[in-house]
Amino acid sequence: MGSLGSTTTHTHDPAPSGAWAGIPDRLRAKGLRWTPQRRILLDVLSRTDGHVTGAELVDRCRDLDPGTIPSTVYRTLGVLEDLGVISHSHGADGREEFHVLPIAEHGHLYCRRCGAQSELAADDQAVVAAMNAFDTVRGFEIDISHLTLIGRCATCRVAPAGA
Amino acid sequence: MGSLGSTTTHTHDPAPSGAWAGIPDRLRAKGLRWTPQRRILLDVLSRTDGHVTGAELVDRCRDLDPGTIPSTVYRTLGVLEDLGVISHSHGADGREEFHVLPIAEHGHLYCRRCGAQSELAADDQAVVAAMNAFDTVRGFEIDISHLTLIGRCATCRVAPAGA
DNA sequence: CGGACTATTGCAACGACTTGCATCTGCGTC
DNA sequence: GACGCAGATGCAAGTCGTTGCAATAGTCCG
Repeated sequence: MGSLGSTTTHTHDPAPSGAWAGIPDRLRAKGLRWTPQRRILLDVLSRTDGHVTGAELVDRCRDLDPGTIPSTVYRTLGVLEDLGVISHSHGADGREEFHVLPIAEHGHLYCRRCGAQSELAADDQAVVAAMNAFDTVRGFEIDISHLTLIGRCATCRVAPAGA
Repeated sequence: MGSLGSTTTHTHDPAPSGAWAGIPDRLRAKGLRWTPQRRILLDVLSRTDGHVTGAELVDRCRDLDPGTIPSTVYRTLGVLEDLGVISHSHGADGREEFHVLPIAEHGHLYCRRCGAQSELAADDQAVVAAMNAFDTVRGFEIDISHLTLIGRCATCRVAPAGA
């Protein structure tokens, strides 16, 4: 998934490309600390490109360090979210889902009948219309990356009704 | 909280007005059963008018029957949701929140800064606009009762920025 | 009314996440 | 290089929910 691993000169890339590099200093600048545990989580996140659940991140960290403790991971995720490095939302089942921010912010759409799932880009026509509506009507700014819509997709709406 | 309690003739209303009355039969019609545990949960639900979390329902059931088991409550809630008697969504923290359907379907708006929380009626202007947008653009029908929007409210948007 | 069929229950273990607390360790400082 | 403060960690206990399974008990049928 990331750029590490097998292909060529396994450069061991602990402070990956771009954005990730400055994080230790950003933490220190806020009086926070750069620890081995955080390095591992960042390492995992840096090679993650879609969404991940908290449990999944814990697992992947354990691959790198079997001694990884869940509470540490979850707490660090909170810190990183404050830093603006990641964001989280809740899936259709209410479980946490994390997003790495270099990736465009987006929401999710779940069909409660067929379970289909799709992403909602920030510039999706419907999303823009919805955001504008809430902005205009109530002055509310919707956080897209935390947006999860449940309902019925086009296909299931034409399908014969029933349970 | 419901219609019972203090005001006038405390009618003790175990099979409350209208909708609730037919549930035992509706269950049986589907080959399901009417059990004491279900009666208790329905009793609790019938006098609930806003939202409740699963844990809260378990607690209230325990008030009526200290022997109430959580898994039974959660399973029954699932059955009732299939029946269309209630619906559930996930709050800002991802926890389950149940709604009694005789009450108008609605969504929720949470401000991530001040924590303010408000309801979104199905005929709210912004909601209607958003639903239309998703319907038109993607043919998707949003389930309002499962809609939870996170973002920043008007007040917090004008407030000085910061953490 | 008695019998059988199967939906439900109760229980226990599990998964995801949170929280309190004592201990430890980054990191700026001297 | 040693010192000390406050942030982090590890651990254990706790909460909310889910799931598998054997035992129980509604319902329908004759």
